[in-house]
Amino acid sequence: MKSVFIGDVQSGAHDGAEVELKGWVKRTRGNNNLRFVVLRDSTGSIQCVVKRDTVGDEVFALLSEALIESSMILKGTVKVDERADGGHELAVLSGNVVGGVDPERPFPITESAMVAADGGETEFLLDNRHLYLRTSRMTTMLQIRSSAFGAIHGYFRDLDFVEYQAPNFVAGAVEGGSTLFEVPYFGRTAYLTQSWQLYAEAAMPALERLYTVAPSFRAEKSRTRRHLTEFWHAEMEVAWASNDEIMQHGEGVVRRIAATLLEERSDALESLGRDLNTVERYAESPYPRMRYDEAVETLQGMGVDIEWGQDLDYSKEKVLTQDFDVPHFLTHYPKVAKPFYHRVDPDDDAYVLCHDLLAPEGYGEIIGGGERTWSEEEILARIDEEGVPREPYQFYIDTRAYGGVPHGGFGLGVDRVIAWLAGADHIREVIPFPRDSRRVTP
RNA sequence: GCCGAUUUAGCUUAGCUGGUGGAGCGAGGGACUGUUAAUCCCAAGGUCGUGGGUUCGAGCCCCACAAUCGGCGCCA
Repeated sequence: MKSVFIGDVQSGAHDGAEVELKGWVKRTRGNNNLRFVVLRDSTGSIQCVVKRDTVGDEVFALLSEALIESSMILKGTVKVDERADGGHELAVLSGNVVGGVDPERPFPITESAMVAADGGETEFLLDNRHLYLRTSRMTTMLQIRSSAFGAIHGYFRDLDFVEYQAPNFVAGAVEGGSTLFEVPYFGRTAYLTQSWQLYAEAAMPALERLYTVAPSFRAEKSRTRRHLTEFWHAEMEVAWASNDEIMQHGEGVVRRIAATLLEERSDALESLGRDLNTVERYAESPYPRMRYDEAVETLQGMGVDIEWGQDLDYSKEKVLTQDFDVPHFLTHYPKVAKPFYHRVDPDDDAYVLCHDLLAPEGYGEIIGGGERTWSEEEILARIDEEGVPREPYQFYIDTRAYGGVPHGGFGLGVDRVIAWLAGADHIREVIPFPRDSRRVTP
């Protein structure tokens, strides 16, 4: 007999049929002659009814004694029954336990632990992440995550971008040097990459339109709901592109992710308590653009203490975005607030041609991007101006010596986007094994 | 790096002015033929984060340390 998925049984595909289910015990209840085994697999869960009279004493005892998360194979008849959660149940004819659970070491994640975490996380659940993954909340998050990754690849591949991989061991920083992870490297020091960008720029003259989805590493001791030390970074780079064109792609890919989640995971979003109308707004509305100067004026008008030239930290972003109901781009930051690779605005050299995309609901910055400093002369001047050493960037400077062209790109924090669209309380909730400054286990 | 908080059974927690630490869930034993976090009965489970101090007496007061959580800076 071919085994079937529980999700298909619950959707009515096997009503009245005799089927085999393979899964794990979610919960059991019942009495000495009748047991209800709630079995789950990757597609859902179903109540399985085990009657002593039907299966015999031996099988009844075996199935009754199986603890939560025991794996088993059950054969039986699919019945439509109002009393069962999901509307279907399996009248068990026979079954066996594949992998049991020792009563001395029962599955540690109990209902009380889940309730106490209130949909979020506790230290206990983080310590037992390897087991927490199989609860419905985490499974749901991982399915949403998969769809988000698929949407990113889909967006870029539909537009004939080439997926391109950069090294993870690097010699220099992209962002501030203080956030680099040092790695011993055969007697030298290497670093874990903070961004694919510099290596993407090297391939830009070859591929013109390229993207990646890869981990980036930042040794930030940040203790916030928006930060991980290892996060998934979707980055893209386009030859001949302007800041505005790059923003169109940023808006395009974020809206594509939101639309894909609505299409593929609307039940999952709802089960997490996410309002689908909100996600729909993110999928369908255009994302307004606002210059840095305008943002500063707005904030000053609200009585926020900020001077021109200051970067917008999270406390300021939060005030600025509190009335936004869709993501907004912030463009044209002062040169003094941004690193050397941002291209100076030819119309006003106090600014750079860059953008940040700020998500609403307090989820912060989800994209940072813009045009790159592309002439050799300018990049050398900007590197020296900021007191950055030239040596680690020699390959980067070199790319500009042979037919440099205007170009740009962005980096998108995939985990942040997922946390935002799923309405998660913390970025940790949307990645299977979160890494932050205090946790590298399990 | 800075600020704030927490730490009591496997998990989640209560614990009064300092006077013999209670419960729910889980796990164990038992009852029950339609349960929905099933229910009912029984029994077990604690060096109260670690180390010091005050006191006749500390889960509670004081000091140090540790782990964890939340927020900020920084960023995606």
